[in-house]
Amino acid sequence: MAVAARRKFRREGEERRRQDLIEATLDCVAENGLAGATVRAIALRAGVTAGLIRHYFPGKEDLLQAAYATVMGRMTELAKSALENVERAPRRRLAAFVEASLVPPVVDARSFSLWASFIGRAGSDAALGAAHRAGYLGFRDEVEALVAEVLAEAGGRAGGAELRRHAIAINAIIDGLWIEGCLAGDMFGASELSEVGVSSVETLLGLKLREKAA
Amino acid sequence: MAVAARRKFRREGEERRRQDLIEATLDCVAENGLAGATVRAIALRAGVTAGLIRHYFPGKEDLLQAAYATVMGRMTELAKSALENVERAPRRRLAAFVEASLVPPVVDARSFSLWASFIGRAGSDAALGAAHRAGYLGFRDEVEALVAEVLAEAGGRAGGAELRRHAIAINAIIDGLWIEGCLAGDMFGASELSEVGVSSVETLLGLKLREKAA
DNA sequence: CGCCTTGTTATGCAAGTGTATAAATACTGG
DNA sequence: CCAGTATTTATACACTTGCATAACAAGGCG
Repeated sequence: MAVAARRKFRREGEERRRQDLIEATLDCVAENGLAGATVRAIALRAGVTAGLIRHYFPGKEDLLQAAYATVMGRMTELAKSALENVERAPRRRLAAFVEASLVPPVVDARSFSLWASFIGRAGSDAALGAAHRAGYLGFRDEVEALVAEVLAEAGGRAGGAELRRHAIAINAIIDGLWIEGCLAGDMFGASELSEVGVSSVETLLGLKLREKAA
Repeated sequence: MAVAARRKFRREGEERRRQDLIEATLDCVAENGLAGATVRAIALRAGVTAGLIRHYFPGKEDLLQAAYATVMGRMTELAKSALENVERAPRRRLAAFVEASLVPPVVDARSFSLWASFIGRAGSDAALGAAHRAGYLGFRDEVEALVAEVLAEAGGRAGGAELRRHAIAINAIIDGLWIEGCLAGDMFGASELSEVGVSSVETLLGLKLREKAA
């Protein structure tokens, strides 16, 4: 006869709840774009009620921002983690970074959907714009550092201008291939994009990044 | 003492009104993302009242779709038009295409904002997805055709696989540089990106695309 | 001029939005 | 085992959204 039994719930740790909410937000955005990320949809997915969101975030905007930061951080982290389990020879490191950026899980339709959705509003929303810029420059700097190592090792007196040009081009080719893979992954072989990526970088630098097991 | 004078208006031609509404929609999307493209905001910008939209489009969704098609068409048209006013030497044509894709008005924050906003929903909206795919493949095929001409002229027995790899890489570098330019145009010199683009393509192909005025 | 078509405005509505607030319950320390 | 706290639910509210409909007037035709 309980007319409207109040919902049972568990108290989760603060960090856990925040993370769950962010994850739910990402799911919603990936599936239906930013328009699909309503507080109610997010809460439903996170298994809580809408009001709880405002208990952990000052407003929905802040949740979106945190979610975006998570996406960017996760992607660069993925690419960087490819560096840690590899020999410290600069060329190998660069090759590993490029390859890791061009195969799953970095190349992934969901990730792209998230990226595109957020970046679409990064132009008009100052907070999202700042989050984007930070993440983007992080990736860009990583590329530049790796290229610098390679050029230094190659001995050539690599002027700053030369380094800059190479970094811009290599960064561009990674981005471009990443987009191609995410948007039309079915048009490429499993390792085709990473192969094109690494060998293109080799050509651009005029160096071999991986020894041939000749 | 007219309590609430009814607004004066003019009857415009059907095609003119449709185009005005589409243009207003693009302005709204570019400025505030898809979220900013409400029927009222669009109507305000178009200088009409909201109800009129439904007189020309079955629903808001149809208006958005028409607007997206307009964007895609306009961009490919811009890139192709760079080919028509140039000599027919294949290398020059490829160079012109690459360069045109990497300077304004193709490189433009507004265009990028539109592209990103729409593509963010191209994943979940079937109609927008199809429209995008068509436009994207159109660009991609254009690149491949140009590269094919260049390779053919260079004489080398360019196998299909070789052509494919080159097209993928060159397309990627154009896309990547385009994004870099749109997102952070202020970080690059006026012609820096197009310079990097053309010379990178030259390196990738192992050919000079432009004669030096030595 | 006066009517008639239809492009256009004005108004209204139900659904959905983010947010504010109060009530309730799960856990913690005693 | 009991009180206190703060996480969580529930409800309400003001506002916006897309859409429907009715009133209106602009321009063409007799």
